[in-house]
Parts: sequence; C-alpha cells; structure tokens
Amino acid sequence: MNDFYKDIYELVKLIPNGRVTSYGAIAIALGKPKGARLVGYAMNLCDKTLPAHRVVNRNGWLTGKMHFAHPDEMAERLRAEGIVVVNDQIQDFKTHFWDPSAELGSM
DNA sequence: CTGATGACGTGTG
DNA sequence: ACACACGCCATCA
Repeated sequence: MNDFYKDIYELVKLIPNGRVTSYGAIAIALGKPKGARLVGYAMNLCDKTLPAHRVVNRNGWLTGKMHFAHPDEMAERLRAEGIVVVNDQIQDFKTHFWDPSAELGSM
C-alpha cells in the first residue's frame, strides 16, 4: 500500500455527507492530475468501509456501481444522503460536487 | 520484461 | 457540441 493509495482513502473517507466528488478531482488533490485512473483502481482495491459511492466520474455517472457488492447500493446510498440519482447519473452533480483540493487547502 | 486493461480526463476533428 | 483517439500510472496476464 503506497502512501498514494492511503492518501486517496483518507481523502475519500473525509468526504462530507451528501457531497460527491470525481476521480480526477481526487487525483489532482493528490498531485496527480492524470492519476484519475489510479484513483478508480484504488477504489477497486478498497473495502466497502470506504464511501466510494461518493466518488463518480467527471460526468457524474455512477460508473463504478457495478463493482459494488450490490450495484444498486451505490445509487441507494447516494439517494439516502440526499443525492438524486437517475439513470445511474447524479442530478445537480455540480451542486453536490465537493472539491477535495479546496478542503485540503483549508486544512 | 512486454503487452493489454481500467471505477478517467483532456484534446483534436 | 458530439464523436473518436490518445495519454497517464499502476496492476494483471
């Protein structure tokens, strides 16, 4: 486990409830603007303890829902947090978007 | 070690 | 604006 993945986990863990972010945003926050794929890969290795359901692609689509124990769980979890998910897509993604780099800057 | 793939993103046509 | 192609970095075969 490299610090890179650990950092990803830490960042995803501190995503506020009812907020979502993108792989690219996390990658950028970690200093790897092109590491979006690595973030997704890290999610694949991640435990269900990690709120990976709050992490979606740039389009706001639940691209990784199929990788969950129960694909619908991702949308259900987001919906439970107040996120509107339709057709595997987050509505008002920009409104619910959470910028990790901004939070890291505040911290 | 080389080739291919992936929960992505950006650039060009 | 939409469609196609390439790049990135790490892991798997």
